[in-house]
Amino acid sequence: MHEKLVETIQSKVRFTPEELESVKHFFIPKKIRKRQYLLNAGDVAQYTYFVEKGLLRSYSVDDNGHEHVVQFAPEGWWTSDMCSFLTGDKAVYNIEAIEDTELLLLTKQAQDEMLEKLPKMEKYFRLLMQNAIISLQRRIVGTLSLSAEEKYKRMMALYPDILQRAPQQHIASFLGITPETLSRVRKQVSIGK
Amino acid sequence: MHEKLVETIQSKVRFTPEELESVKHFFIPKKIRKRQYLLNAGDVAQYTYFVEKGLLRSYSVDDNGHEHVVQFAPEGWWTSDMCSFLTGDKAVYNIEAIEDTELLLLTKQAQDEMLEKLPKMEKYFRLLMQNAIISLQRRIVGTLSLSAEEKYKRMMALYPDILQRAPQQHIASFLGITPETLSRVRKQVSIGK
DNA sequence: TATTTCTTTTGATCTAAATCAAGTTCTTTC
DNA sequence: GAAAGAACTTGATTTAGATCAAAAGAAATA
Repeated sequence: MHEKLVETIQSKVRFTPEELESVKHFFIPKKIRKRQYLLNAGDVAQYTYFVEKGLLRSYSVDDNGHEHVVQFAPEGWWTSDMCSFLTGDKAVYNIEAIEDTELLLLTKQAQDEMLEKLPKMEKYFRLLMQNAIISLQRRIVGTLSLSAEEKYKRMMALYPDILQRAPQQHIASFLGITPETLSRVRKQVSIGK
Repeated sequence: MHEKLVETIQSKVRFTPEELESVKHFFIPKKIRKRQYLLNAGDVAQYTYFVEKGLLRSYSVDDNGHEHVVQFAPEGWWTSDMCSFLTGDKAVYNIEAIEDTELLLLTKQAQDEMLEKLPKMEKYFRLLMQNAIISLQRRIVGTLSLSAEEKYKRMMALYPDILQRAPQQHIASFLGITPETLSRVRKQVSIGK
C-alpha cells in the first residue's frame, strides 16, 4: 500500500529501511471510488493526500459557475487545499476522484510529528514544493503565451497519460479553454498528423 | 543591510540571536541600479536573490517576442530562476531591476552549507515555498476565470504598492493582457469610482 | 438491453481583447 | 532645457475563442 510513497521519498532523501518503515505509520490508508469527493469547497481540509494509485482532480468554481481544474493528481503526487490544510480556513478547492483511487492521508498533527521525529522529511517536502513551484510558474507562462492548440500539444508532451485518463471537459478546464474548443483543436491536431 | 531577511526568518522560525547572526554570513550583499539585469535567459542562475529594498521583475520571452512577467519581487521577497539555480540548466527567465535595488545573494553551495549547519532553515524555506504555491495556484485560477477588468481589480486589492511602482506595460504583462487593454481598463475603473 | 443521463462533436453567431495605427505625455540624456 | 526616445492613451479593425444550440456517441442505471 505504501510502495509509491516510499519510492518518491527515496528518490529525494537518503533514509535507512527503519526510518522508511517509521514514516508509514503517520499515514492513514484510504480507498475511494470514481466520482467520490475527498474534499468540498467550504469544508476545512483535514488532510494532505498522497495518491498511491488512481487519479484525482482539484478544481474551484467561479462566480459564473464555471469549474477550473487547478491540478490533476495521479499516482505519486500529493494534493490538498494547501491553504485550508495549513491555516484551518475554508477550502476553496473541491477534490474528486476521476478513477478508483488508493490514498495515504496525513493530518496536520501527524505531519508535524513526522517532521519532528524525522527532520529529513523537511528536505523531502521542501524539494517537493520546489518542483511544484517550477511547474506552476511554467504553467502560468504557458497560460499567458500559448494558443489553445499549443496548450493542448504541450499537455500531450508533458502529461500524455493524463490526457488518456481524464475526461476531455476536465482537460479543457485545466488548459483554460472550453470543451468545444478542445474538441476542435483535437480534430485539427489529428488531421495535421 | 540584513534587516528584511532577519525579519522574514523570524516570522517563520524561532532562532536565537546568535543563529540569526550566523545566517547572515552565507549571503553576499549587492546593490544594482534601475534597469540593470541580475540574470539573462540562457545563462545559468548562480544565485537565489533576496530583496532587501527595491523591486525586481522576472520575465520570459516567448517565440513571438512577447514578454511575460512571471513575478514581481519587492523587498522581503525571494527570486531567481529556480530550475536553473537547482539543476544548473540554462535559465529561461530574465531578472531586471525596476528600481535601484539592494540584494542578498545566496549561492547553491552557501545554501547547502547553511541548511547543513542550521537545519531549521529547511523549515523556513519549506514554509516559504508553501506560500508561493498557494499564491501561484490562485494566480492560475485568476488567469483562467477573470476578465481583464477583474484581474486588474484583484491586483489593486492584492498588490496595491506594486501597481504604483511598476510601469503599466509590466503590470499588463503580469496580468496577461496588452498595455492597450490595461489602459482602457484603468480608465473604465477610474470613471466607475 | 432499454432508457436515461452525461460527454463529445459540429455548426452558427457573438464578443472580449488583440492588433494596428496615430497621437500625446512623460523620461532620459546630452 | 531641448531633443530623442519610451511609455501611455485613444480610436478603428480584426480575430481567436466563447457562447448558444442541437445532434451524435458513451456510459451509467435500472
